[in-house]
Amino acid sequence: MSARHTATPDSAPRRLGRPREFDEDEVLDAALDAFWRKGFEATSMADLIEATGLHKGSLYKAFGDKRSLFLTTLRRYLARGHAKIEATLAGEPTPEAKLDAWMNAMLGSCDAADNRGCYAINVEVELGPHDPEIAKVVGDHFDEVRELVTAIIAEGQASGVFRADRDASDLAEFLAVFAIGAVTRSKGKLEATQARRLARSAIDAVLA
Amino acid sequence: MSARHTATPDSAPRRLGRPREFDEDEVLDAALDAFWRKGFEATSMADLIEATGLHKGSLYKAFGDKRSLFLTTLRRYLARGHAKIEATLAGEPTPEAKLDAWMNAMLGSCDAADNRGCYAINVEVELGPHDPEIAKVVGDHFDEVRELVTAIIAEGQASGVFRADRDASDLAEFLAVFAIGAVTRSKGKLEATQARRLARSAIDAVLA
DNA sequence: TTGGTTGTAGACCGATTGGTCAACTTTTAA
DNA sequence: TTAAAAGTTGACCAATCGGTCTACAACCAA
Repeated sequence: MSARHTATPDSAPRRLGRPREFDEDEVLDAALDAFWRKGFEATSMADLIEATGLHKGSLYKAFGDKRSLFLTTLRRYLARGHAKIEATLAGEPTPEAKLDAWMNAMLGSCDAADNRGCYAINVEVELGPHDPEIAKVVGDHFDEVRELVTAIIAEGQASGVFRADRDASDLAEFLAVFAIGAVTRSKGKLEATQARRLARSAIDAVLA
Repeated sequence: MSARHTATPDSAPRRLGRPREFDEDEVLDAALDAFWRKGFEATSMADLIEATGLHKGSLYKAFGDKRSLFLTTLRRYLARGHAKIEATLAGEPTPEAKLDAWMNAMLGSCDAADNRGCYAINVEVELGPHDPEIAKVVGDHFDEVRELVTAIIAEGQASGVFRADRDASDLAEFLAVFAIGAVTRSKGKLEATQARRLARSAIDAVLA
């Protein structure tokens, strides 16, 4: 409607009031890290305050209550995972290479030194059955990933490098199930090197 | 040392003092059910009191603190699982049939109407990375199961029905990883029927 | 009958939980 | 210069947490 009074471009979107003294990205990463290591229930607000360095009031004003902060970290993790997968796939030329690269990226969660596994899986296991909203967030993410993999497999089926006697979506789900199992098992005794060795068998089962 | 004064045989091991008014098996099953549904942290003593019908004093006197009761339910679940596997395998004649039966038994956790999954996996995911004692209990169980499966596969390799170009222990771990992934995924959208269909692909990958 | 032992019942405890709030500070807009 | 807006700080809150303890009841052996 009315014109701006100043000639200042939108490049500096200074907000009203006192500016924040913290970096939102750093704080969210710290909170994500805390939730990832200990889970939702076992992470107290005191833990989050210590992890982020913020005071209680600032945390609540900026991110709402514990569950809201948790959901923010969850969406953040899933968005990063999605971006990482897209970037990984974009760098590979063939369906076989894409599949290998995707599986290798999935198994990256097996490398964590503290056995923290995959945040999304941890959340699904802890909260999925009780919390429909969280279950939907994680479930939709898994659906997206599986569709990406399904497309890769369908492409490979068309070119004859992947077996065509089974649905592409079933083969994608098969590989996803394997990856989820490997990451879950890596929270215990499964070593990343063995996980990657077993992954070869899983992918071999998809080849024509 | 000293001889018994009464001629009563050991058949009736009446204990000293006031007898318990509850059935220990029922109470442990109720506690197991509560922990299984909600996880360790999210299950409060109030939940356990409601689930078992016992009063606080009785619960603590009979089973110790929350963690101790939890460990008792965990060992109970694992012992039952082990017994179920042994019984399942005993009824099958060939290595192929044993493997099918084992996998089918594993995927029984996918059938739970409330998506509660497998107690052992849930516990490993929630507590494994932080609690060495619990991690060992669950880890040892997985080791035992994997050894059973390894023996089956080695037998099948010897008779030529399973592929021999990979270690039996790797093939066993491969199948275990798949089963764990399927059960984990069943806490979300994976249906039991699809899980069993995918399991065919997993077992096919082991056949010669 | 009495003393020892175990189980039941529930009041009670300090600590911790997630969450709110008021006083104060720092910024921008008028 | 002043008012509104947003952020910071930490005291404060009721509720819940896991756990203890005392009074009492029910059983056995002596």
